[in-house]
Amino acid sequence: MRLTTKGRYAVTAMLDLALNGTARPVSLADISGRQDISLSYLEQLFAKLRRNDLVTSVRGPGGGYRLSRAGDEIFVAQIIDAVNETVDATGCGGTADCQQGEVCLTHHLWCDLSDQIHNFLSGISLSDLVEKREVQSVSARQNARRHQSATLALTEI
Amino acid sequence: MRLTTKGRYAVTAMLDLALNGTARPVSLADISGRQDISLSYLEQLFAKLRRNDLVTSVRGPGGGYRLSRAGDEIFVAQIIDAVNETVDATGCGGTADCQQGEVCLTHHLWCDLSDQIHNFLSGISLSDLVEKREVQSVSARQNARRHQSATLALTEI
DNA sequence: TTATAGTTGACCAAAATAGTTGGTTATTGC
DNA sequence: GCAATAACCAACTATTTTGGTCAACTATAA
Repeated sequence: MRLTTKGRYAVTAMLDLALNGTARPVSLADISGRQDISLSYLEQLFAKLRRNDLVTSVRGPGGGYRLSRAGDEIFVAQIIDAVNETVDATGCGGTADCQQGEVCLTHHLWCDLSDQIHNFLSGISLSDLVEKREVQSVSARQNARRHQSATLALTEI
Repeated sequence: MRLTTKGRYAVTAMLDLALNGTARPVSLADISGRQDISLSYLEQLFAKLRRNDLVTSVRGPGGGYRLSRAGDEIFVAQIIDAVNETVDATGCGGTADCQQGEVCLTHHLWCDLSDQIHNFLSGISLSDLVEKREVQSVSARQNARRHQSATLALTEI
């Protein structure tokens, strides 16, 4: 699980699709204009998104991309995994070249954490993010409950 | 909030410290040997960790690094922020060059998500990860409760 | 049949990541 | 005091990723 600007671009573009793609397909040129991402870079990203069945394409005039399914069935983790594509064995893939006890130990702990982040993002859909638009200015309560809820999630998962 | 191998190295090294640094300071050479991270790269990472008051150093023979405070007071988000160091305005820093409504919209949604990930990792301490070692093979229940708890965390925060 | 828009692949520059080399300084034990 | 240890520091190199360009396609609607 990696989290870079590449993934951010992909999520942003998919959010744009979710917001603007209800009636007709959205062209990459439109997304490029609205989100200020270069057209050719979007092409690369959408090739991967399409290979991962997150979007469908329509060629020709009036064509573009649509979400392959409803926004509440597309999760942030799927988008990020699609464009990163290195399913990445985090060094040694569990089976591989772990030397001795101590190595595998911290290594295993990191995998745990990585899984938790992945699970967290697997629970956030495009629809969740779009709906969040309506909820405004709750940042004060955010800080107050931050530590409590995060710890809760850790032990609950 | 970025999540790359650099941050993983830092968290792994700090976990190593938490596990092995109870009695005496731990040298970077030891960590390098156990975790298979190059010594000079560790030096760069620990320079940043020290500048951010996450570790203290002891020079000379028998020297090395210690956690600057108890493991339950050091959080994963702090470690990752320390080594990434680009506090990064995620394109436009809220104030900056957002053009029109639509741009700021998805941009804002991404910032929300980024904050949530940060909050999530701000709630996980080194101690949490070390203690997790004792909890084994709960992966079956994990999958069953995944979506439920992640959604909970999203709305609760 | 022409303009639109996706599809593919080769290529490139800049940045970040990862590691190297070669020192210096502080501290400990002999 | 003197060696050994290990943090500290800076410059330099190699590799990978990021972000982008270009050119040549193919499908399709008007």
